Amino acid sequence: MEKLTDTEQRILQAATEVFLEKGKEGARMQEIARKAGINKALLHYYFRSKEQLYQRVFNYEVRSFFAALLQSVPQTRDLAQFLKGFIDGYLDQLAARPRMVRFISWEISQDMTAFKTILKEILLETSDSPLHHWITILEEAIEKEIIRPLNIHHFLFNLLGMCVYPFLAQPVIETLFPTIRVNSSEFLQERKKEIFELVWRGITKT
Amino acid sequence: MEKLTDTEQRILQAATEVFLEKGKEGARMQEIARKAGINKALLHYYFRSKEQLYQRVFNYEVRSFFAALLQSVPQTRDLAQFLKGFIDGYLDQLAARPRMVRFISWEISQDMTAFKTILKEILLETSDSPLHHWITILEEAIEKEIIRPLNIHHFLFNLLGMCVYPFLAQPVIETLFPTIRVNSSEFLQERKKEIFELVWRGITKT
DNA sequence: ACCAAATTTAACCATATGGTTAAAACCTAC
DNA sequence: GTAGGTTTTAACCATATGGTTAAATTTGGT
Repeated sequence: MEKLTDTEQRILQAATEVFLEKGKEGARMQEIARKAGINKALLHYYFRSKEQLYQRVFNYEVRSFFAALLQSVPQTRDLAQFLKGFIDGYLDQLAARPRMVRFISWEISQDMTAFKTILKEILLETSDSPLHHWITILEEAIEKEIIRPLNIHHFLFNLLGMCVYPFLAQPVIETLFPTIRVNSSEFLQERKKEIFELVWRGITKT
Repeated sequence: MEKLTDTEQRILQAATEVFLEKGKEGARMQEIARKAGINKALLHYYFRSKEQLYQRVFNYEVRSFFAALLQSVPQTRDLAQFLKGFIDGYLDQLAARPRMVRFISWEISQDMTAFKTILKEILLETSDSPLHHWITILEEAIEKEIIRPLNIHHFLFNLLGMCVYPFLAQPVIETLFPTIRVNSSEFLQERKKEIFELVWRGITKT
């Protein structure tokens, strides 16, 4: 872990904000400089080019996004606790970075190469225990007939979709239902409860 | 409905492809011209500026996206048929335009003004019967104790999230699970089945 | 065949933006 | 305080891109 000067940190902070908001193409070096309280040339002094600065930010953000996902997988062997813990944890992680889903979903589709490299690294670095735990705990629950048989992949996509949706559709939701504030803690609490209830009743044997 | 010349149609077709793929900022007039088989100046002859061309495309795409959503709401009063019909219909609509969710989710967050105007128009034009039907059919089912009490908004977000997710996370999914092809018809079929099962068991009274 | 209108093109322009450079300001150790 | 390195800045450059223009070509009616 290299140590960063104060200026470098301010630049990275500003760059992250701008890139997450506007994307790679939409971001302006000028704006990043302004936000960091320095001028444009200094940006190139520290980070040679927009490309390099972007890669740095992208790399870091993608890593922490997937780290957050993996960290949200609890250790419990109790399925109800496991699911509740995952939903709570992942939603909290998403709420802490409301723009991240949208950014990653858009930017990855623009250039898959960088993303693929990073993902491979992550899978090598991280012990795959969280993902493995996810699969085993569900397979086990099916075998023990605690839950009905289901496609584990699709179940994962279902869960992730429900968690992620409000952050992607925020403008639509808040325009259509003006009383809803997607980033409010009430909404987050409701969400946790409603997702868990649907999922739990949806998979347990009757 | 104004009639469009062949060239105008080719331009709009090309512009749609490029804008959906690259976004407003990332799109290049040059590329649109090339795809349409004409040169750059002709673009400006027909559609004064990039902004105007973009607005035209954005307007049309947003409208058809929400039209697709509303069209997917079936008329049935039978709840199971209603939900099954909606899931099937909406997933088919999404599969027909796999890039659209991502485009709209990204571009709307870039500039809400255009979107808000369009949405107001849509809500005025369209009889709100589909949305109204959605609410009444669910309230009725709760009242008749066919399903458990639930928050209708969150239930909608849950359903939409599950439908939409694969199209947003496509690169991630296909990298993580190389056997899955998000756009394949098998995957689509599985998806329809798994979403409905989860939802149906998740809301019906035991 | 011919004219006028519509269509198409190549060449050019203005501006925005990423990037460079050389000099000024600013530390810090002696 | 001053020499030497580091940090910061203003001014400038090159290129990409949106946009314009005037001329050429095609089209369609008579």
